[in-house]
Amino acid sequence: MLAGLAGVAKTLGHPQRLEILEHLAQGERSVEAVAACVALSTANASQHLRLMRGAGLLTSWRDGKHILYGLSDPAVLNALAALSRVAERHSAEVREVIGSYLHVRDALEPVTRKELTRRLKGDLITVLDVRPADKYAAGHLPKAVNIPLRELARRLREIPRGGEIVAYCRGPYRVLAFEAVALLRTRGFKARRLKDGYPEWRAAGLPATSGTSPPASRHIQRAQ
Amino acid sequence: MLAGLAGVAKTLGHPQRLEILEHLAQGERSVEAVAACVALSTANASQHLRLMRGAGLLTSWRDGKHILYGLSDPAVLNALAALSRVAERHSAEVREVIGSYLHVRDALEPVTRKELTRRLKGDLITVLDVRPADKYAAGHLPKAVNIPLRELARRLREIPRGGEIVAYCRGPYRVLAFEAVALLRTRGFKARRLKDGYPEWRAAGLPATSGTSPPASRHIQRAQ
DNA sequence: CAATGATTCAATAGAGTCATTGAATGGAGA
DNA sequence: TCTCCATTCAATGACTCTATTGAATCATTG
Repeated sequence: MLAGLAGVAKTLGHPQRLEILEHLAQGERSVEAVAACVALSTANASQHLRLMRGAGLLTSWRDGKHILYGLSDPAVLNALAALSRVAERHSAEVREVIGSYLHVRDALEPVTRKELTRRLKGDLITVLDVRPADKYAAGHLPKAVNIPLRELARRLREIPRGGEIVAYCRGPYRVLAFEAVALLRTRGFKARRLKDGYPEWRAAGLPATSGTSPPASRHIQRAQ
Repeated sequence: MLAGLAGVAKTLGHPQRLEILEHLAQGERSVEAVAACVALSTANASQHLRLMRGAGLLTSWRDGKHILYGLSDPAVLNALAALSRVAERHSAEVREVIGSYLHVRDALEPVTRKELTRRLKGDLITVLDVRPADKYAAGHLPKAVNIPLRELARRLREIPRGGEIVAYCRGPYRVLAFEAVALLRTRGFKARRLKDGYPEWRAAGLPATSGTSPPASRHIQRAQ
């Protein structure tokens, strides 16, 4: 039952076979032609082709002194498309995570001070301070909860799902908030970072609070 | 590029991983729960789960002291469905071919002695004796050509295309003639089997010949 | 802060897969 | 009927994947 399905999948699990399939999707080819297309030895191409024929992906027939292979069914292309959609989305996530660490960090659309101020009044939003506890105690955004970045992974349950999270750290080009957002997103949270850090917030004359974070805080501070 | 796609496919190429996916499609589970569902050791289940998470099929998060795994994306189910459609259609074909070998053999419409006698007088027909050469020498149907089953595949060229072929062997429920007919049909011949075997033919008092087969016979004996 | 226990890591043996080589097959064309 | 050659087969070594074991990790829980 599942073995047959796994067999088909396993047959697709080889880059060169996929390449062959792409070529055959454009029309039937002889073994030799396929081998030339994908730069394989004839014997090797023959083996791949026969394997795929055995899995029901291809059919073959003779034409003169050549044996032509072709897709056995349009459903094969559907399966390929479905797989590539999964792979694509996954690799997009990978790119996003990797990128958020290295390259495209600003593509994560930071939240501006102004926007945060506005949303703090109405929306369901969690403000996350990822600085060390002492910095937090010295002063932080109103209603912010403090979870230093190093502890974030193990304290995710303290963060409410469903709402959006805005993370901030020391300044506009610091990495802590980036890392936090990347981590939270991989865990399924809706997270963004504050465009600037705490110093900028203070410099803008916006309200701030001081004091320690609620101990072993299971009580999330949440706007509204 | 294709490597990522192949990676996803390869990850799906294991029956137990597919089984795990089916379970997770019904809801998130902890590693232990998955292991119990599919009868695996915890460590082994953990490895499979992590592999699939790495391929982008699953996501995981902590809940209390358990780590829950779940499908990362509905597209995963689409891909599974597409694959199973391919596998299903293929297995249907396989069933049909296998069936002609094993189950539905009598659907191959055997030729009766009477019918063969009649057609030997007029039709373009080839009588094929697939018994070993010594049996053939001891006595065979008139105008029959002897090609033992084991040699049939490599001696197909000796059989004329265009006409119908009637194969027989030792008795009504012997497999040699079945196999011969199945083989000939896959190669594009019109082939049927004699309902009974040679003994029954003799017992019915019908004509028979004896002597060895024409050596390296390229001369096909053919009625009419 | 220590104990607990779920999960993961590490290492291993065994099985399976891949690509290459050289030889065999068997159908087509003359 | 004979020859040619596209394709397949067979066998090998390198490599990867799988399952098992036991130990390590790490977050929760009290």
